Amino acid sequence: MTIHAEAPADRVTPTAVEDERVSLAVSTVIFALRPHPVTGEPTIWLPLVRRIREPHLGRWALPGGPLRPDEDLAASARHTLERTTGFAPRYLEQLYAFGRIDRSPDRVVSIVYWALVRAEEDAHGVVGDNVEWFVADEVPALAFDHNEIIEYALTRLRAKITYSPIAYRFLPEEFTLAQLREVYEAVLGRRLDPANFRRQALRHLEPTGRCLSGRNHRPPALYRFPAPASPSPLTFAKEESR
Amino acid sequence: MTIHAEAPADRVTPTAVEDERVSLAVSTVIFALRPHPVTGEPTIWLPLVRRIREPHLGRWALPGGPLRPDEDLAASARHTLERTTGFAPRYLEQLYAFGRIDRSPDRVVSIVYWALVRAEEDAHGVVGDNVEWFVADEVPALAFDHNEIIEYALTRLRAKITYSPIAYRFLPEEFTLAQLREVYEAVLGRRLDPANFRRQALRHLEPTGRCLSGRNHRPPALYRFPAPASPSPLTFAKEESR
DNA sequence: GCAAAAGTGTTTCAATTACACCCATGT
DNA sequence: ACATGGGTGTAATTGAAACACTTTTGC
Repeated sequence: MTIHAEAPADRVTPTAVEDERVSLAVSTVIFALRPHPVTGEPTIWLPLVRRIREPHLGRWALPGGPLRPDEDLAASARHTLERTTGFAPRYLEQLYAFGRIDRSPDRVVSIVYWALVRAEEDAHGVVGDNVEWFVADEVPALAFDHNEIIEYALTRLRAKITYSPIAYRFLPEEFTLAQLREVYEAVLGRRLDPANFRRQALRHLEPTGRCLSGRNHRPPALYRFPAPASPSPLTFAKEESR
Repeated sequence: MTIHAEAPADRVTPTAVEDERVSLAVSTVIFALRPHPVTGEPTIWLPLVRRIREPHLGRWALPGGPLRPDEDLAASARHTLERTTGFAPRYLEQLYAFGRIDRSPDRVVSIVYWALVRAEEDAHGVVGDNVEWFVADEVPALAFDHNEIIEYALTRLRAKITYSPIAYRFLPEEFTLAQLREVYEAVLGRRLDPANFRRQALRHLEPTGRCLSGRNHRPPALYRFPAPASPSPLTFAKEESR
C-alpha cells in the first residue's frame, strides 16, 4: 500500500471478496510487418499464444504472464517478447492498464505494452506449437478483452506514426525511401505521394552513401535513421529504451 | 494469472521473494486552476495528502490507495478524487502505470490517473488537516517517485491541451474567451494573441447569448462547450466518461 | 526504346502568425 | 474623455497537397 492517507471505515471492509487480492499481469502487443498472404502487400502482423489452461483454455491470447516481484514492468514485457519472437524489441512503450472487474473470472489487472520488431526470417523459427502469427485485423475471437486491447494498440500505432519517427523500427538498419513509405502506407492504410513523402522524410534521415541496385529501374539511395545525440531529446511518451 | 501460455521452469521459481506478491495502488494527480499566491495570475494547483504511516511517514504524497478487488481502476480514482476535493472529476484519464522495483520498500505498482476539476470555492471546505493544495511547480520533495509522476502529468496536460479541447473543464459552465485563454496561458506558460485565439476557439464553442457585464470595459460574450452528439466522436485516448 | 520507379520543380491551398484598427463599457 | 479589454480585418509566412516532369536503371 503506497499512498493511502485516509481510510474511512466504510471503505476498508468491502462486501465479500475481502482476502482476495488483485493480481497483476503484463502482456505485450507485438507488431511486425510482413507481406499479406493474398495481396502480398506489407501488412501488420502480430504473434498470439494459445492458452494452455483455464479460463479460455485453447483460445488465442496476447503473450504475457504474471508480474514477478523482482522484475520491472518493461523488463517483463521484454521477456515475453524474447520468448515469443526471439528478438529484443526495436521499440517498446507502455500502452495502457486494463482493469475492468469483469475482464476475467478472477480479478486481474493487465499492464499492456506494445512493441515493434523487425520481420526478419529468423522470427519464424521461434514459432512453436503454441505461438502463431496473425494479420492484425484478421485475428479470431481471443481470450479475455484481448481483441479490444489489440484495437487500441493499433489506434495508438496509427496515431503515433504520424507525429513520431518510429516507422524505421520495422526496417533493417539501412532502407530505401520506398520501403519507409510502404511502412507508413501499411500502418495508415492509404497511399502516400512519393514526392511529398520524400521531402518530409529526408528531414529526419541521413544518407548512407550506398544504394540498392538489381531491380529494373533507377537504383534508390539507402538511408538510416540517425541515433539521437542526447539520451532522449524529448521524452514525450515514456518510451522504454534498451 | 491471465495470459500465461508458456512458463519455462527457470521463470516459475524466481530468486528469493517467491511468496511475496506485487500489490497494486491507484493514485490520482488532480489539477485545478487558482490565482497564484503572489502574482495573482491563474496557476495550476494540486492537492496532496500527508502520509500517516511508514514508509515516508509525514511526507506529502499523491492521494490514492490500494485497489479494492471489487472496484474498477477509474472508480478507484474517482473515489480518491471525491475524498480529496469533494467533487466529481470534470475530466479523468489514465496517466501511466509506475512499477519500478525500487520505487518503494515493498513492491507496489501504482496506476496513476490525472483529473481536472473546477476551482470552486467549496473545494477549500474539504481540505482537512492531512490535505493541502500546492502550486504545481512548487511542490516540496514528496514520498516515493511522486515528484516524477507529477512532472509527467504536467507534461501530458500541456501536450494534450494543444490538440484536445479539455481546457474548458477547468471552467464553469459558461465562460468568456478571456477566461478560456487564461487557462491556456496558465497551462502553456506563455501569452497568446487574443485575436488569433478567439478565431481558433470559436470553431469549437457555441454562444450562450448572454454576456458578462460589470467590468469597466466592453462586456464579453459568454460561451459554452457543446456536448458531443455521439457518445465519443473520437475515443482517442480512452478518456473515462462519467 | 520502353517500363518502372527514383528524384526534382512548381503551383495551389489552407492554416498560423503578427499586428493595425474599431467597438463598447465604467469611471 | 479616456482607459481597458472585446472584437474585426488583413497582409505575410509557412507547410501540406497535387501533379507535371526529368533521370536512371533492367529488359
